[in-house]
Amino acid sequence: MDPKYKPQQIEAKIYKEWEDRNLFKAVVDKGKKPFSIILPPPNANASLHLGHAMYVYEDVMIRYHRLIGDETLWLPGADHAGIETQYVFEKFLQKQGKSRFDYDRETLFKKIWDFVMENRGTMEDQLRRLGFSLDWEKKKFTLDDDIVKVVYRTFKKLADKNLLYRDYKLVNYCTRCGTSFSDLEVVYVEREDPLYYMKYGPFTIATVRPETKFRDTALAVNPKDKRYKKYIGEVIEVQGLLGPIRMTVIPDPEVDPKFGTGIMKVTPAHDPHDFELGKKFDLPVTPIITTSGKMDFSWFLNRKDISEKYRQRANKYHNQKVAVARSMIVEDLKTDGLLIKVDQNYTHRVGTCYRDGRVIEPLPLEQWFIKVKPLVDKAKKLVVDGEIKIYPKRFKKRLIDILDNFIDWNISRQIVWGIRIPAYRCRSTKKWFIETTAPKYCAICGKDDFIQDEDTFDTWFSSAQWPFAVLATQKGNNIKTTDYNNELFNYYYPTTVMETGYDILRAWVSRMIMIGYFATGKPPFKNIFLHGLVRDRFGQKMSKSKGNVINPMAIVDRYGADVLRAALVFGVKEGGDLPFTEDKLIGMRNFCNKVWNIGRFIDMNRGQKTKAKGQKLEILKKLGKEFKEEKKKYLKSMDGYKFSQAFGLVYEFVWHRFADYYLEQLKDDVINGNIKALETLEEVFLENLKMLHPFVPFVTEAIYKVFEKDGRSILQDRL
RNA sequence: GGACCUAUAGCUCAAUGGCAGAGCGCUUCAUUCACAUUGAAGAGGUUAGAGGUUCAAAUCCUCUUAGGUCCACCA
Repeated sequence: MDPKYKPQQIEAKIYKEWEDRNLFKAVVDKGKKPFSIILPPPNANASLHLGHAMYVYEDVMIRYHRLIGDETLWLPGADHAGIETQYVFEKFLQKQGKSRFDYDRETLFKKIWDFVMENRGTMEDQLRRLGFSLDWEKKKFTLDDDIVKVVYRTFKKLADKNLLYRDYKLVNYCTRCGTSFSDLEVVYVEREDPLYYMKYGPFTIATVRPETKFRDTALAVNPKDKRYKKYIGEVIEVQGLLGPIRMTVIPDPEVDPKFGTGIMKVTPAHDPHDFELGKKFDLPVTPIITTSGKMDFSWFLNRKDISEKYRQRANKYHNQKVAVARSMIVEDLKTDGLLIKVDQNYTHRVGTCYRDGRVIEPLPLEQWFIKVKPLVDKAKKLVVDGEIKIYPKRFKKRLIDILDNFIDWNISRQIVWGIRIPAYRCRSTKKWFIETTAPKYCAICGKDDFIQDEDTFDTWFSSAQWPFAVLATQKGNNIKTTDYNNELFNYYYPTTVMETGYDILRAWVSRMIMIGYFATGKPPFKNIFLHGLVRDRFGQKMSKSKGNVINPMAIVDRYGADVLRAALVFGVKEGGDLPFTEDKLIGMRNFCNKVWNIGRFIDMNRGQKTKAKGQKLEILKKLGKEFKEEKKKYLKSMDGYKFSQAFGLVYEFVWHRFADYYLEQLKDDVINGNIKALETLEEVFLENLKMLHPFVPFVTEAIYKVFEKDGRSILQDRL
């Protein structure tokens, strides 16, 4: 053995051996307890970031359960990551001077598919380099045909159970991305915008969006506001830039009398609150902004009774981008004497696209929505009753809170890269029908005159089905059955643990519970284990814009996977964020080297067969006793999901008790050929190697190989 | 506005009612012995502050201060 542990020379080789010998392969063994984890599928198209290395906690669990004799399954996969990937691809197109509009739907999809397939291997190789004991034979992709079938079935089932509806509602629309988003994907940012006070008939109103005023359909006041009470129910005529408009004054307790002038203009087509108000008072929804983010005055220009002045104005605004039109309109308001004052320092929060930071435009669109109430109720019951347990416990409250506040889920996305929604519209009746396989005839009228919805599913809609979908679609499984009844599925589902970052509790975990239970009648997992976020050494979140991102592969190159893994576990509180420092890496490197050298010392002295002298039986007994206690504590910590504690325990024992004390005490004896002492040390050491194995698999396997002459892997041994 | 988290050694963090600890850094010493990516010894703490419960509190409760996160949402 080398005096130094050199991970670069052995890691790849060891991983290949594990794979070649099928040591990660999961089977159905009724004599054993199943233990299963589905890997949260990384984006197929992107490299891993440091956060992905946190999946080490899953590997720790899987390897530990294998060591204590369970039958384990860790199933890998890849996510098509809808808008994320399409966005990256569009940037790639941009570099070639092209855009998504240069291709038809099929070509664009095919191009993104090829792009993704080219990059997909990178992510998978990186998972291997981290030493993850994934069952690669079973890997799945969210766009695999059979996964798509499962997703279609769930969609149909939602429709059959009346949990799906199509509605004309305000959605969060990004005019650059060209798609709507669910409300979870809107990022609110604080901004300073001018607040315009404009004359509105007998009133003055304050607004940041003067450009939508043309399609206001009412004015709202607080019913308790004495100033305006008398106007409620009256129809007011307002002189606008395009002539007079008539609108009713309606009561709305949400209006803050202290804001602006206490009067709010109501634009149902472009404001979520106004939209709801509009519903209540039966106001028309009259859009003036298109999905490409431009003003649309065609409703006005089509009129015949308008004066030339107004026509010119409308023509000027028509087809302009919102921001451009706004300044034109403000100018014209000044000209007409309708602008009273401007508050330049008004701060408010604006919804932006989480993807590219553009302002989200609330637009009325027809979309598919899931009625979440019944799903949420079931999910909540599973969590409250403890059928699904959460570690750390404090997230239970958070999850229940999330479930309590879910609103109906918009699952339609107007992008190409995704699973196309299997909904079809009859051309003659305009009615919709849903089929899980491409229909030949219209389910409404029986003719073949129908068209498929152009939209694709929200990525999270397919991700929400991941745990049962990947098990239902394994080779040899018949997914046509309606109850997902097959051997592998029955054995491993519900999966044992869902391990992921707490930051996607809402977007993913809660939805998996809702949809998983709905589709299978069982929770998708029995336990949730949440890890924290990796931060930089100043405690800052890592992000590309801050330039503080760390490439996990660079760490693996320099220190080896074990060191990276250990650094992400050692001294970390469960579910807590952790700063990532070079010091920690050095400490873990030193530890790996220490373990290596303990092995080296024992190995060097194994050949000696001289007879025992100077036996220190009491010390050996003490060592045995201390080890027994250590192991007991270790097992307890591991079973209680206290992985960091367990690792720390072994770290302390191996280095500061075993090496610093026992080995030092027995060193002379061992060198002089005390076989009994050597044997005891070897025995305790090998047990500790196994206990360390889940955390630092490579170095422990490398040492184990030196001692296991028949070529068994440490993975084949039991704790 | 609602909820949650954090505050412990110089720095980064553990410690789940029972002797306040680790890593890195610092001081002194030892040794080239499996490991200098080493070993031994040591300095460094009123556990943010105040009050309470308890035989016993970093830990449980209340309040205060400071920092952070998530959600709701501002026409």
